Amino acid sequence: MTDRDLTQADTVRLAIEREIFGGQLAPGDALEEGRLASRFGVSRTPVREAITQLAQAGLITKRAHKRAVVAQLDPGTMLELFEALAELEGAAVFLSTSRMSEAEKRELKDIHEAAAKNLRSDGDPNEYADLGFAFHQRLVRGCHNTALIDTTEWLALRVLPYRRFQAVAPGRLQRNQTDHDAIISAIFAGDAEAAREEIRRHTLEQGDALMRFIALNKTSHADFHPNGLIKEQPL
Amino acid sequence: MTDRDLTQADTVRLAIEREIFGGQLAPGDALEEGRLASRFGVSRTPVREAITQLAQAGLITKRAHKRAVVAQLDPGTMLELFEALAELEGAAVFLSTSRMSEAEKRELKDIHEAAAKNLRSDGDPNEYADLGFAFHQRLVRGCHNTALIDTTEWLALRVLPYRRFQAVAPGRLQRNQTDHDAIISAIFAGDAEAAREEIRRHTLEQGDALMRFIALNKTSHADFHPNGLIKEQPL
DNA sequence: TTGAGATAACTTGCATACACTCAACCCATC
DNA sequence: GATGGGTTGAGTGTATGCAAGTTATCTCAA
Repeated sequence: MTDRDLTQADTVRLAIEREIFGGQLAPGDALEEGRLASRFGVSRTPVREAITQLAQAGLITKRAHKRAVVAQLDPGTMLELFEALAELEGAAVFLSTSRMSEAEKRELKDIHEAAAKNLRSDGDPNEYADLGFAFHQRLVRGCHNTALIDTTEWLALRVLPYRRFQAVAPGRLQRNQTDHDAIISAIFAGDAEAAREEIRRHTLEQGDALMRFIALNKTSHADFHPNGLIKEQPL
Repeated sequence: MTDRDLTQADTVRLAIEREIFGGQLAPGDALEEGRLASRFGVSRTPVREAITQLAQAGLITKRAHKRAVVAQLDPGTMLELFEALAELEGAAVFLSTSRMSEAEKRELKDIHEAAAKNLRSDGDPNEYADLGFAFHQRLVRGCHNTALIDTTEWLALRVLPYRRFQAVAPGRLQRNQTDHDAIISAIFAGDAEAAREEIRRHTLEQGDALMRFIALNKTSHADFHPNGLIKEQPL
């Protein structure tokens, strides 16, 4: 919708997005137009516009005459999101298997092997997380269908503020790597149906693991706050 | 986002949506804030808000300092949309097969049989189209995953302004009914994988048929206008 | 002390005014 | 006749003011 020539509304929207994904704004936090306006040094008008866009994107919830609130995901909704994401990634990978170029497959394998190396050498977990993100992204983009890619990545974005916790579960990383192994194998074998099943199961289990982790560590609402959690459970 | 207590922005948005889906506003038509404002008897502010929401939903495209335009789908994008939709519907139906209640299956079958009856008796094609829409909707909603349902229906909405032409292709209706037959059979047999494949193929072919129809009938840009087409090719 | 109703403070929704952008047009220049 | 730079007008982006709705506080009776 906007590329070059960013309007102030766009700037504000991007800033708020970053804060949501970064965890500075936690699910449930209220967004008040006036404060945001003075914080960003603009009037309420572009702030309202940004909020409207974010609400439409599902990142925040808004009802008439009430304050906008960063979207709160109850466990049920979160499970649904992961299930939907699993299906979408499955669909994308199903297509990717036959559509990825040799170069794309090569790149995917490179990422996968870099992640393996990181894991063996006990490298930076944040780097591993980034590699995992890149892996999924290449996988999905391999389907070469912009509509499907956008839809999938949009869903992935919605659970991203929560997804950052998953790596803390013990043994999760190794399991993650094994799953990716299986996906790579299926793709290189040209078995689209197997690739679909592998990534479906993989993403579903990610969701389950995350849910369990949150359930186990949930003592008060504050624990849901990304920053709080990160501090309590450093990688 | 809003339910009771509609704000003016909501009213305007709904009105524009209706005009797009109804064909009064065709892909490519420009939306000028000032005119819309005076047409609806409100100021530009709520109109802008409505346009922002519609742009975020992908129904219209908007770039900074330029007029908003009803989203124009080039053939390539449209094919991609149909392919993505086919995959999403496939995923949803895959889940629906094991999740639909007996009552839901019953309802689905009722709709299907009503459509068959309409077809046999040469009934109102618009009614048949509505039944087809309801059929797909029940099918998708049977998966009981709100995220997946919303995503799928959102995609379906994007191609809806174009989809209305498909029924005009000769023999298309009968083929449609046969496809639905196969889907119903797979679901009642509990064969999720078969149900997925049936609806995937079905929706893909709908897209193909639509593309062919548009390509055949496209002599000038005006033919793209829903109203124009409807007039030229009465059902 | 507690709870319901009134009231004040705050926040959102909308209208209006103005600034800025962009495209088309015009006219001078080559 | 083609080209380029200013000009103008239509249209969008933003600021601000006000009305209406919501939330918090306070008051007073039970």
